[in-house]
Amino acid sequence: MYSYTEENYLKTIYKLSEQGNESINTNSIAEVLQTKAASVTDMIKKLADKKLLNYEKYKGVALTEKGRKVAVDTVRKHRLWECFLYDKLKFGWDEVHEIAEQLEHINSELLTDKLEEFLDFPTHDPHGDPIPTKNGVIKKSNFILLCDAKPNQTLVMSGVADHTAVFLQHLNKISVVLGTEIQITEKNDYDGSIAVKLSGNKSMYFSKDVAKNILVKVK
Amino acid sequence: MYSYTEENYLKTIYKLSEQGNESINTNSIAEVLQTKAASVTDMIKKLADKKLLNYEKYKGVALTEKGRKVAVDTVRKHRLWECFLYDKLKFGWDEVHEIAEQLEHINSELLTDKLEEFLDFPTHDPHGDPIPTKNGVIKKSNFILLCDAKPNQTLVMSGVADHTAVFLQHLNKISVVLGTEIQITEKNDYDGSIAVKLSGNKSMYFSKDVAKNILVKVK
DNA sequence: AAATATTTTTAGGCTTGCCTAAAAATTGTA
DNA sequence: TACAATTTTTAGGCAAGCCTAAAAATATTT
Ligand SMILES: [Mn+2]
Ligand SMILES: [Mn+2]
Ligand SMILES: [Mn+2]
Ligand SMILES: [Mn+2]
Repeated sequence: MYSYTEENYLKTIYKLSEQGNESINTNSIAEVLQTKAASVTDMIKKLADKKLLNYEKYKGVALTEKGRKVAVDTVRKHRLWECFLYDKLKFGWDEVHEIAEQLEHINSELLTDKLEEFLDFPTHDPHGDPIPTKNGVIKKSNFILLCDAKPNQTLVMSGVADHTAVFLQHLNKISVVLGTEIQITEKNDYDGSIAVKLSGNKSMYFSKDVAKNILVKVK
Repeated sequence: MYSYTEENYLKTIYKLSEQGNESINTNSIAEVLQTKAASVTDMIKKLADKKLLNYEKYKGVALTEKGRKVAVDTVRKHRLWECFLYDKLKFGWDEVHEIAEQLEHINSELLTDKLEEFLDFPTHDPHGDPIPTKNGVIKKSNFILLCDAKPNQTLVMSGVADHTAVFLQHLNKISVVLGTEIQITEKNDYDGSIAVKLSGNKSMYFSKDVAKNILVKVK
């Protein structure tokens, strides 16, 4: 139906919209897609012709409902495939994204549905991101950053704000596993570092750089 | 590494070579790929430049070892994905090919290897076709056509010569399942039809059109 | 408000993979 | 062997997606 490239543009615009920005400008799309502004203008015109987004010269773009559907469906496929790679094929959470970038463009509604069933209808991908439903509903998580959480509450490590492989590999190194329950025991204003305790009297320390990229849920 | 289109050309040339033809001519490639001879000539030149095949004007083409590797690896991925779709996602054997045509172009050696392991190292796909090994070895099956088999031997239905969905759906309708053991009880020269018996005194009849497209192994 | 800097669009061009129409080579036939 | 039919290649062109360089519009300073 839509090309690999078109889906990537729509997904990028969708993600930029989710990050608060009302109208998306040419340069930010170019930056994410590692391409040039002139190329973005070309593609924007084509997507506008196909009613996938609204475009007014020099004013940026916004997805139409039709465009949002395509984008969310691509995100849905991406995250389901990440679950498959992680849960079934035992890839590390730092390895799944690149392969899912390819798999998300496989075009078969039946495949997506059967994959979802095979995976037992997962609600979140290996990075804690929510999986949109078949009808495009995406439950927004009430996660907060670990660096913003209060002491003396039971927190569940539930996601990451930084999806880069280097960050995820660092989390592997310091043995961070999503789903782990923690309580903040100490917050250091000086360097922003945080000490937490886990079940079984174990403790961990997070630098500010790490704490600001871990998402937790208050239990 | 190689484009979707390049892989499809190489796979097509490989399959035509397997069907006995020593040197592959332009028109037969065009027919399989549903494209025009002029387009094939264009692509052939590019593939020859990349040393994936040997080409002499007006003399047809033959894959180089390098080209054969790419083709066989694509076939390997195709058949592994068919196993996944059939065994794990419970697709019918008439549904898997189209989706595997897309999945075979996913580019990740690690993915292919992990998929193979997840599937428990299958040797044959749902249609009875052998799965090439990682190093490109493909065991050629000693299957014969049911219409050529002799009576009073135990035969195992092991594959199909016709891969079209209509044929496979017809086999579903008459309850043909690969792996079933049969013995020919009657061969009718008049219309080429064949009667067989199964375990438990059940019997089946195959028209010539069906019998000439079922592959059996002599037990 | 004018000048300057930044962003966006336009113009023109490239590659890949496809097409049609015409030319060239090969194959089949009289 | 000469003519006809078929196959293959060449020539020229198109759409998708990308590029650089230049022009136009918008935003920011002074
Ligand atoms: Mn991802
Ligand atoms: Mn993810
Ligand atoms: Mn197939
Ligand atoms: Mn098959």
